[in-house]
Amino acid sequence: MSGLSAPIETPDGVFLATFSEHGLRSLRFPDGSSSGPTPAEVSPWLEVTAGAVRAILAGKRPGAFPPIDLEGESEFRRLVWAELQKIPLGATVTYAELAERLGRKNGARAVGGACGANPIPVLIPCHRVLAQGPRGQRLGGFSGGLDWKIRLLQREGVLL
DNA sequence: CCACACTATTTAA
DNA sequence: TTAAATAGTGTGG
Repeated sequence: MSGLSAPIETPDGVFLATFSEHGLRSLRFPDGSSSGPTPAEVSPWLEVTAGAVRAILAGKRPGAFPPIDLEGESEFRRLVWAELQKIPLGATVTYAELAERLGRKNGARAVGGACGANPIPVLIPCHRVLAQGPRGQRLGGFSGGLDWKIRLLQREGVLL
């Protein structure tokens, strides 16, 4: 399997998307490098993916999503990510809430692990998951850097 | 076996 | 009252 990679240019930098023949496999935050060489072969889902990414970055609801390829991932993680995609724009949940929805009442930590392993940030909105503090919610962590988590939440109109 | 993007609970100060 | 230890969870190193 070769896997097609392609840059996605946005006002926030150049994201890098990787596709398999089944769908979007991964999405990486801008690493500072420029847009790079245009691949000879382009995935048919590139435009849809780019559109969705730009929409979310702008705090708008994406019109359409590309198919997503989660092959090779554990059951639990797929459940978590599926649940994440149900969270509407601008809404947030806590790790504990998510765990409970999956029937893992005490699995908040495991949920955190799944979020950290999320190969497709932004589209699978791991940034909308916050930690439960003694009083209200805390930010928690983010694999792409907390800056991104904050920026994404602010674009969606979420206050802390 | 240990370490985590967690948290409710318990035990000490 | 507030702070620190602990237990419970799924995965990966």
